[in-house]
Amino acid sequence: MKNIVSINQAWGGNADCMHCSLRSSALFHGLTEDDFKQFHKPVDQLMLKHGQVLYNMGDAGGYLFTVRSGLLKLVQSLPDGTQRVVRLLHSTDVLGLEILVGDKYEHDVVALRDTELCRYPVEAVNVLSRSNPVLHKDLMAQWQKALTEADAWLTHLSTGPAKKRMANLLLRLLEDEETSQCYIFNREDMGSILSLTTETASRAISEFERSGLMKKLSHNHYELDVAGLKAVIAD
Amino acid sequence: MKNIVSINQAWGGNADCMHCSLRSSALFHGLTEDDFKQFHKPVDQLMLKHGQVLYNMGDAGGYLFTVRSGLLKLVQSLPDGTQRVVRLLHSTDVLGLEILVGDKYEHDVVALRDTELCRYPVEAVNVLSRSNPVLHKDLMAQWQKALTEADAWLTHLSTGPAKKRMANLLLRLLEDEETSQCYIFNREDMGSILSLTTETASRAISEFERSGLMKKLSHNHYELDVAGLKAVIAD
DNA sequence: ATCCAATATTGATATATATCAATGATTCTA
DNA sequence: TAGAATCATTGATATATATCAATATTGGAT
Repeated sequence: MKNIVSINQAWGGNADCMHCSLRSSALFHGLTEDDFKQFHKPVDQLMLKHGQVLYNMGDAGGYLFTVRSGLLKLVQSLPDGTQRVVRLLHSTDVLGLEILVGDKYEHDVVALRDTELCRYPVEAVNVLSRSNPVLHKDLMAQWQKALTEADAWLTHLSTGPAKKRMANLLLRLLEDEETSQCYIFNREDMGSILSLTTETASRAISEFERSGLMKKLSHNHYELDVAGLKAVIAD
Repeated sequence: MKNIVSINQAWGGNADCMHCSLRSSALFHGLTEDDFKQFHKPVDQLMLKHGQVLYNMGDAGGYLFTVRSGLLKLVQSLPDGTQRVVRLLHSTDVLGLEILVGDKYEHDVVALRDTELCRYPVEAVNVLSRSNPVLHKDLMAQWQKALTEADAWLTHLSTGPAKKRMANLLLRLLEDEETSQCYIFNREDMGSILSLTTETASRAISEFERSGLMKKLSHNHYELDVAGLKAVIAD
């Protein structure tokens, strides 16, 4: 179960699931060595560079993925060509679940940063999910996580004035509670997440900077005034 | 497996799952008579009147539900007290899935019309989902359905100008393709679905009526100009 | 049938965001 | 390192929606 895979300019590494550093939090932590032997296709590890596409909506796909590191956006396109980011995925998130019950991916997936993924053949996951109760429950938990996240986007990121939405987004992007630091991305993507124009997203961030609610550390890297941003939301 | 249940003023009827009229499209169509015998608590049938609450966010719950008839709204409350409708559920939809992986319901659920439901003890569903591959797959399909729906709300009902959103909502409320008829509900709820004020929702509907895109048949019952509404969306 | 309470509609105005346009900053490339 | 291209910021204005307020309509109760 080792392989090297290339997607466009992406390169892949070896996937040794039993000794995966993410295993305790990953989708397959409930599988035994025997279970892994049931994978008749290899589990591959992929790397995407910032901006690269993993798959497009409507693609027929035979794989599920978990994010090892980095950040991806799930995008849905509207008939008029505008795009809406419906979810962000980061370490330990699973994507492509829809392929367990259908045959096509439902989003465009694009890397917002350099991103590492593991890729699993869907047939193996389907078989194992029937025999392994832990995986079965983990899959349900992943589905529920995605659903909870989608609901949160509706209530927190798509409702209310621009600055509240932006404050909610920034707090979600916090890397860890300790440092109050976060990495953001370009204004167009932030607007597409919040259903705002690029300019309105830019103005919100500029005003936060001017009022000291966020301090620039380096490109796209900021320190947040967490309490202050929470006050913006509560106001 | 028969019981009569009362929720507030709701009354319940008998649940005979093997001979359920919805069985072919319901969650449990893959279960055998033996499977049903594993339900150690009864499957109950509930009726909610318009406006009644099924459960609240944070309630500890031991049940999953399927909608037999009627319409329910799933509501999330924001810290500031405003409410957002995140999904509508109608015949054959399943709710309370989150209870399979957690112990609390994640929404308020309120009947928008008189509604009939079946109620299933979660332990039985959990046990059967491990032994019955059809149910196992159906659960995943229901989860994916909810997720697809949540994504569609983000892209079609929370993005773009008020009239486009309203047109999208109306077309979703079409009862069947033939008649072009739909039942709508009060402007506050429609606004809460679309993240608009009551007044803006009202204005959109008034303008659709004036321009002949919808014709009132009776209270909350309209005939839609489907092509015209699609043109509003495409425009 | 009549009245009442709730809901819907409509108008006037304020406010927020989109749009259009110009400038400034940053990253990438040669 | 300079120049080009991309991206971010800012300003001016237009537009859409929210807000506040008044009136009309409706469904339900008596």
